Amino acid sequence: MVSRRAPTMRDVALRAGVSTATVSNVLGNRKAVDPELAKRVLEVAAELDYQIDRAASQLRTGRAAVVAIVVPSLDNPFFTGFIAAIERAVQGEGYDIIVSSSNSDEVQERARISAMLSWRPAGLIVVPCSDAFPARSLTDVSGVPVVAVDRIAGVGGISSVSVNNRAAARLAAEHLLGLGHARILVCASSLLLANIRERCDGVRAALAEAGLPAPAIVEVGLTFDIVPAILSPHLISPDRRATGIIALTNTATLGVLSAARDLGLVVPRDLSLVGFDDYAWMIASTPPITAVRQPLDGLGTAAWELLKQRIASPAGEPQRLIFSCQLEVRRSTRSIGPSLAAGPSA
Amino acid sequence: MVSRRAPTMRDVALRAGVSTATVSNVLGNRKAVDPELAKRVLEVAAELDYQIDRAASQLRTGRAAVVAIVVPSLDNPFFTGFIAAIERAVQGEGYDIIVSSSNSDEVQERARISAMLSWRPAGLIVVPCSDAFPARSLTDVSGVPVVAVDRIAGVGGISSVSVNNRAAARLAAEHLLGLGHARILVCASSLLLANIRERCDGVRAALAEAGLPAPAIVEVGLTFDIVPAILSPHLISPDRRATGIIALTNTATLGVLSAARDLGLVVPRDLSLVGFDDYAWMIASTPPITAVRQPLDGLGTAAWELLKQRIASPAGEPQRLIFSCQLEVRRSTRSIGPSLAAGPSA
DNA sequence: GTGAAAGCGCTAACAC
DNA sequence: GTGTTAGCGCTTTCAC
Repeated sequence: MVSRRAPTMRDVALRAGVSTATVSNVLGNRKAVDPELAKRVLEVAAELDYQIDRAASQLRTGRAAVVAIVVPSLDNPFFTGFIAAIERAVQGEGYDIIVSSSNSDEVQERARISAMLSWRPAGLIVVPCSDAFPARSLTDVSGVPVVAVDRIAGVGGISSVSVNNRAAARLAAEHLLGLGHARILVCASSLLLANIRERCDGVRAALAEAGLPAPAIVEVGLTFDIVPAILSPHLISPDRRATGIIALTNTATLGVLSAARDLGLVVPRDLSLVGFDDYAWMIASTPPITAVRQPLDGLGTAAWELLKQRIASPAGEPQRLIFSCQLEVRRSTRSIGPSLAAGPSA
Repeated sequence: MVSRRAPTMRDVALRAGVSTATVSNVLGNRKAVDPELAKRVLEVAAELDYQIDRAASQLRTGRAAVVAIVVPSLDNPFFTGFIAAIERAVQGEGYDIIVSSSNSDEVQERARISAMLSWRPAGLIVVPCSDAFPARSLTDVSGVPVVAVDRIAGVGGISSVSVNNRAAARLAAEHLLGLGHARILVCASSLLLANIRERCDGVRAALAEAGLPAPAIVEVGLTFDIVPAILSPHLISPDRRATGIIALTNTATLGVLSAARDLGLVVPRDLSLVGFDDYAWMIASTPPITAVRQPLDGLGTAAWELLKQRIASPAGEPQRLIFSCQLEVRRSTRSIGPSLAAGPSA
């Protein structure tokens, strides 16, 4: 296969015996064109497998049919699920997505956003890797519409979509409380993240209302493999350890599961577990994991809708959309029995 | 925030008191420029947060610093892991990725590739959704370098990277055989996919060499939720059912796990399971799942290397790279005990 | 070593 | 309803 040049609009025009303007009008159905001519143009275009050159089109119009997405990681199903939802949403409206990972690093985040902006995208959807979102300034100068997602605490004045983290965590806590658990441990990824802090608050509030002391909160980091080492000390003492654990992210959930197993603790017999996020493996797991489900698809769709609003009227008021989460009760949580509540006395 | 125009090279040139040619030369460090001038240009560029307009740059040079990626699904961690690996590889070489999902549909695949091509990307990496890869013709006419990944059976004459599926499956089968299993069931996603058929062949070959009859092969589809219903009939009869199952994809692995649980079968006591692909949940699972690990990162890196070769010399010989997989022995497989081998007789 | 100017492929005025 | 033409922001000769 010889490397060849893609056909241009001029090629199509020549072959169809019309001007490039007419080709452009037909292909972009912009102005009325004689049906006969239009047909011929379309035929020739198909024949040549003509594809418009978006760089040229964009340069001329100033509009780009692409939305840039920046997330902290492409190895986390939460973020890729979110991207998948956006891709579904922008499909059919003729937009493509260009995606990039900040590797949970502010410096890289800034660099990636900067690179994305050089495409002059129609808009930018970003899951900031920190509350501060320092790269925000970049988007201000470029004038590209932005929607921030998920970690939006410190982010004022721009559209955002997120989840009611307090309520979500409260759901988990109240479920455990309702089952009779009083010693509850919270397994948090990083307390540097406002959404995680909000989830902690939600648990705290629920416990406080129930007249219980504040929960222990353990910070386990962003990757799953180190969790067991960090968590073990909190799980060894049979009479002091928590009976219920709330894991605040999918990674933390995985970590709790393997920590428990390493310690010979059986879920839910020895330990009730509520996870966060909702994936196939949680359902296939034995036992299936009770979890707080974030409406990934809704978040993606909403991010795109909000972005479209900003694109249509950049001067309009930024919107904040907050979704609720749902608790999926499965089998990793159980009502606390006498053996757990009061030791072997009963 | 008022919508504003991004600064152009002209803005930088004016402000720095030089020509746009000089700015271009400095920023692209293309030609030697007086250090004094260069410094000033850089300063002004930073001051204005100047970002080159890639559409304009690309239109002029004909080269685009973007690689297009098309995969069957963005909801499958195998594909997103692969994308993550590519993203890591192209980072730092100044390339961005634009990604798209074919939803495992040939028609959509063609449409998506066609759309990708209109960006005139430096190259295209595609995981075809079928062996035929009918959209290939598109890439031929556009002259965009292509690398096909994973499902490459019917794909001749282009560079490709894949895995030795026969050998991989053989690894799984021989492991089970070594543990004393003789009744082995293969849980395949779709036999329409050549890579899946190759994996079946691998299992078959291993069993044949061991003098055993061919394994039962059950086709369970591409999504996880329907697997239990399809699999159950094969797992009910205690004395006729397989003692070892090989699940040929991560989705199939999940399906087997939940089917077994629904039937009250305990892994590995009642059933040994070897999965495919290797994810965090397999390690966190109880028991941890023995699995054939595909070198995702290697596949991604290799795809990019091969693509770079094609970009550098489009007329060169296409390369085919084939990776081997590794068996991660964990605890979902066990040596077959008397109770399983011969019923309760021992 | 620097600048002037042409032109990449397209679209939007504008003329006809 | 169609064609001519200017020009989007950049890179790349080509003069100087």
